[in-house]
Amino acid sequence: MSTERRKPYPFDRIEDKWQKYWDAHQTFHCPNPGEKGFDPKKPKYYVLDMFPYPSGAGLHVGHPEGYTATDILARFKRMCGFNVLHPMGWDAFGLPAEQYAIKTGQHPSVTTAQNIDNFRTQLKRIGFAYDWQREVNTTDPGYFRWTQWIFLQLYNAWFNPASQKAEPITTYTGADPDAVRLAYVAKVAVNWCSALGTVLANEEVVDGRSEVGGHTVERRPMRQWMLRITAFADRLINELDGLDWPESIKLLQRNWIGRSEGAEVHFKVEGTSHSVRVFTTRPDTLFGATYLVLAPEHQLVEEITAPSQRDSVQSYQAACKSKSDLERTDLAKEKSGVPTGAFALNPVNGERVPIWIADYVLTGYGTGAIMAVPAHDTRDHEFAQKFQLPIKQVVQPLGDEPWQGFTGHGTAVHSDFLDGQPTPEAKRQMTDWLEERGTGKGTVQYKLRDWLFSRQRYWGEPFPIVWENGRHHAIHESELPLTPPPMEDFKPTGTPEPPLSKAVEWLKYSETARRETNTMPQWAGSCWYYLRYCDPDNAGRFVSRDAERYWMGANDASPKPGGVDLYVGGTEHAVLHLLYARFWHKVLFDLGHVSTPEPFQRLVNQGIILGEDGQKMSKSRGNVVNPDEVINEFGADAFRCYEMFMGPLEQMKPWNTAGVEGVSRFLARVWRLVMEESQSGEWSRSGSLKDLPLDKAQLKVLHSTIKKVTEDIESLSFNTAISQMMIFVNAFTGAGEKPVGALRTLLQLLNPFAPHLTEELWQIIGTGGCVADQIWPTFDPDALIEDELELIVQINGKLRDKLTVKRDASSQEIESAALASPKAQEWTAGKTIRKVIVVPGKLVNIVV
RNA sequence: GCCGGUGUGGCGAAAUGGCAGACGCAACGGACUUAAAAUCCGUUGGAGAGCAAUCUCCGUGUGGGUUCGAGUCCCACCACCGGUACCA
Repeated sequence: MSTERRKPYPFDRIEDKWQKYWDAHQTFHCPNPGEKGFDPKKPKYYVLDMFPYPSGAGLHVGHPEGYTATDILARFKRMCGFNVLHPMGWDAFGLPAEQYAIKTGQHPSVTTAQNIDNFRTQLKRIGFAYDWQREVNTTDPGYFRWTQWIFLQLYNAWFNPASQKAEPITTYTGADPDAVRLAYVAKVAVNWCSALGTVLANEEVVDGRSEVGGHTVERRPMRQWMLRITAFADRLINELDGLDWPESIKLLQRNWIGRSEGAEVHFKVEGTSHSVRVFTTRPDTLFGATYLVLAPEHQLVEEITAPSQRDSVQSYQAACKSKSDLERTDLAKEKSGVPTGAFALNPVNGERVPIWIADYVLTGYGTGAIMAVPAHDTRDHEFAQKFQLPIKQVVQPLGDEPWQGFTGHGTAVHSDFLDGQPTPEAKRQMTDWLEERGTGKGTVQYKLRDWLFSRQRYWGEPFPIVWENGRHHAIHESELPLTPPPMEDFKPTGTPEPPLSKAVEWLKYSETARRETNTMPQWAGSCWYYLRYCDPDNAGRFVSRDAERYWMGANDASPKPGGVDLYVGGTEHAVLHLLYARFWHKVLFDLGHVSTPEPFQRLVNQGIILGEDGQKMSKSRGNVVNPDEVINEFGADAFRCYEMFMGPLEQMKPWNTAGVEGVSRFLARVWRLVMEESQSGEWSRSGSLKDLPLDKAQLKVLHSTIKKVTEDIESLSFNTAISQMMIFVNAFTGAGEKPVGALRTLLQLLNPFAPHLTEELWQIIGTGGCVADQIWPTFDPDALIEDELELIVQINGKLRDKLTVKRDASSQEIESAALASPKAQEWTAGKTIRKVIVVPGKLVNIVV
């Protein structure tokens, strides 16, 4: 005997049935231009999900939130007559698979394949209308050969500052092309994680620990592959303007790139031929510079340190070096530093200022040296107070704030030729003054660093690079894909030597050349997958020109950059993935390989789903909701609808199982509008369905539902679209005889949300074919107009009465009717009516 | 610290400057049933008045402002969440 509770409608049977049907008929396959079945008359719509990393844990309820939103839009656009590209794939290279492999001894390709199968099965159970013929997998040699090919494009290109574009390296006329390539090798201080046996990008380090696993990370100089993303910093900022992205995400990217305008100022070191270059955003405060600070790692420290200070400088340097990044941030509050004993000369007034070293100056930003203006910089102020360095006012605040520690804009004072100038003007004048004398110049600095692109891992794309006589060169395109060697032992070596260095045979490219042993980071494959979906099986090009132009092109004659029409995913990719992908896309665009300057026209972030306790879902809290269990109990349609009904897509919101039940009840009511159950529990077409004309009230409900659902899907307000359909169902549930025509329309409107249920019911009461293939209904504005309107009557803005008037009543008629209403009489008795405001169709406000 | 977001019933939430709380959950009452589940029909922001239908007052984080009218616009503040952090 089954303890399973009775299902409100037989979703288990029908969902499986329609999933098989869609698979067998390839209902959602959309051919490319030129292919059989392609309809060139239709406009295109490219709706994209952030593809998942197929982890061993399987899908969680966060994934299907965004996926359901895009699925509804894809199905809707399809019914509206678009050619819809709606694909799914796997971002399958990466650290977790490799670590799992090391733990279990199973090859990562095996576990990856298993995880992908599991994810695919789970996604299919939710009934997504993906074109599965376009599935991509970043670990497939047919895919990553093109990831490697794109790397070669980067390697063989440089950024021409004159054209502000990437160009083939052959247009570079300088002596050393290796110095300007977009992919280059550099010895840089990197985040080395010995526990993971790899270096990490800055973005992968959180609070001095690895984002994956939380292991400690130390800075080490190592030879690494870098991508010159900084060359594109300005374009990556400026070209955000044309994108339909949330402003908050644009801001996040702008802040990450961190552009600041300022000036470089040269300070001569007294008694030497050296000079210290500093970067400042406030050249107007140069007269207030009372000391200089170099980063402890600064190259000049060694040469300028006075003999008397040598010991203290060296021990301070050593102390800094041993501090991990974690400690450095922890100790951020307390300033520390030591004087070098050297002095510099302020170029603007010849004043002698001491040179210090301190770890609050970072080696990686600007010039690694600053001029300290303690009066008008919080950090310098703190430092100067601690070490009793002079504090000299040079800016007068406009208000009555104290000048000490004032960092805002004001008027220059005690600054000779700048006196009386407002800050922006003073900046300009000082920069000009410096440039005229050759002791400085206006410059721009960015927080963005070049992208550290190599990893010491096995489970990633090998570089298409070989080393010969200490120099690197690219292998030929025809040698791609370069597959990783089959290895039994792919454990980290425990040293910075990558695991591939153990593949002796594979390493040997020729008698004199050895292969590069680093691999690419996980970001590589996800930087261009949206392009591969356009033409996933192309063996001759990463994407055909025609397919790229069609799917990625701008819609009609709009001035927008074009690209993917809608991209939905989590905020966690706001900077990294979205910045990297834009960078690659711009390189491909400059080199003529793609037709648009930006990859993603419209971006929407789904909010995260919290556990039932309102806390972030996590295994340790035990509040994780498993989609499979929800689907087993309530069905995929209820799961989809609930995820959309919870609240606005972009908002963070807690899961509530009782809410799923409510949505499930709604779907069951739809089912019972069409079906009735016999004594023996068999479902059949309801006898109360009739071919009836609708009465006025029903017409109004029907057409306002069409209107609202259509508009709400366009604006991604799925929660209110579902509410409206509930109102429809509530209105028709009471009817004794049910008009079948109106129910057909409901099935069409509901289809993108609950595709299985609606297909099944369409088979019973529809007009043939699939609902998914029907044309989206349009509403009749006349059906929404009532003969009589109910207006509200306000006295001084407070609701006092209601009034029913003819639709075409004039303002005068409405006004006199309102004044005559008993309530208005009562409230205005004995008072002078000062004003009457009539808003036609809405209200009358009487002011007394 | 800085940047961003959010504050509305018991809960998830709705509301082009115009009836605050649609829709759903939960709760309560009723119908059906031997009973329960399911289903269907109702009630449900708070306080007060009335036998009653109904009426009055209060109410969208706090305090001001604009307006005939503010959850919505403006100013100041508070709380929570997220991001970021010595970026000169």
